[in-house]
Amino acid sequence: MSLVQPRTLPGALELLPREQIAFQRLLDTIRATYERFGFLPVETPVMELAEVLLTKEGGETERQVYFAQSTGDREAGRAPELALRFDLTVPLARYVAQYEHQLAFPFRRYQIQRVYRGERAQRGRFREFYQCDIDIVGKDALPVRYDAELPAVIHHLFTGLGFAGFRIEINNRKLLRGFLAALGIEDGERQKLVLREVDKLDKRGADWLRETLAGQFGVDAPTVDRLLAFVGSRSESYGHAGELLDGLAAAHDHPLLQQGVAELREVLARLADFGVPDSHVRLNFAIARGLDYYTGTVYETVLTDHPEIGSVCSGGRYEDLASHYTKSRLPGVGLSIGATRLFWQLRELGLFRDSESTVQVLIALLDEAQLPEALRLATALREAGINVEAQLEPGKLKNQLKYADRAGIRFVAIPGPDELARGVVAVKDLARQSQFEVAPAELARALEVEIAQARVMPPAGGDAG
RNA sequence: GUGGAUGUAGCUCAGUGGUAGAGCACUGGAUUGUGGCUCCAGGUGUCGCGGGUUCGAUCCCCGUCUUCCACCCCA
Repeated sequence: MSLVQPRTLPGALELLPREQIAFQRLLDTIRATYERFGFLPVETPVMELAEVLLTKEGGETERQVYFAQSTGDREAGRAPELALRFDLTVPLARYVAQYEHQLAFPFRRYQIQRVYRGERAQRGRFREFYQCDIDIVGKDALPVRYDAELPAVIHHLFTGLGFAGFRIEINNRKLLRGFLAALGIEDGERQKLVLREVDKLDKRGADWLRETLAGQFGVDAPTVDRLLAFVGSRSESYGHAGELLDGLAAAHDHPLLQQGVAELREVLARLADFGVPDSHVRLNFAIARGLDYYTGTVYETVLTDHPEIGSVCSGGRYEDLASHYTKSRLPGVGLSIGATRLFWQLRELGLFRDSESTVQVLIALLDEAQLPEALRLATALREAGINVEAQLEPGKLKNQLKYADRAGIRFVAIPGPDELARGVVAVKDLARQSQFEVAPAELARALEVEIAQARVMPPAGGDAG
């Protein structure tokens, strides 16, 4: 019989246990931070009815959607009526519209789940990946100040994760569109196309953008110059950002641009109030983001020590989230971390090492005779809230230590015959290469102290995240 | 979906028209109860798959699949 090669589909990320633990820690931190800021948990099904998921956002999105159907439907030749979600925002829209009368507004929800995209897998680009979304959805209206809260959450989160250098970049699509209109590029479709290219500025450079705008779009040279000067500017501080916005407002009397300027001023002011230092924030007028539903503020976050990673989380403001599902007006602002990509890329850069095991103590077993005592010890430790793995088969101590070392288990309790004869148990700390002995009755207490210390003072190196 | 590359041991890769090698990893031992270091020993391959040229192909040619990169789009 020929064997089937065991493999996953391209674009799926599977981890070994110690990597999985590290990833889980990342998700735990994200979840805890979201809850700290008052967001409520929501989960939605992986599959949605296709007609719900594919409202009519249309073309590009639909090409990336996986469809699903029952065997019966497939055999009957019917079109699939189910589809896998490709983000968490569309399901949120459906959710909010569906439960509108049972939810309190502004509705603050977080959602950490996997999404699916049928695109060609590439480095750091997955077909199945985690998104960690936070959104605030208002009823009828949602003041711009909320647009400042989401970056504040990210600032708090990334600081907590120990990412030293990161920067939240902010822009506003009203400002962008107003500016283009002021330059004479007034057609909405044309604006979209121009912004799509502008968005690539940081990746491909000013010369490339100049050529594209002049060549492909036939924009005249003076206009290209003004456009490049604008989208190329970056703020260096809150004060400098204010000056840039003042200059724009004074130079262009377009209403949409004025509105964009006003919104950005408000967002920056509130960010300062949230305690986000301006070393971690800047205006970047080249950020345009997703073409369709963003209408105002847009964000991206980059790790400044590793700009090559690109954006690790992004989002923005949408004026009418659920218009396909309800006549109610539900404006919102949201932001999403691509946790799978973030983890994968940090790991590639060596910034994430394998975590210690979730197993805190391994109880070694040298001879069959000590099995009952080993199991009694394990039970006592578990009752004290310690994660314990007991060796159920006797073996060489060397191999058991090697096993603990590889598995990332820091402490090994050794109730050997010599120790038990003297009324003690040996405890070895593999990280510190030290060893001590305690009475069996004191083992749990002693390990609690050791584990607490290990938590405060991890072995040299520690985790980046 | 479009275009360009790639494929040799578990991993990273050398190599040659006469059917293959290194490092790492792995296993055992040095050490009869103490991991990471060191030393010694050991095994591993349909050279991606199918066809063609050739006395002979892992090497040359064609096809195919895979993975990677770029585009598109995005976390």
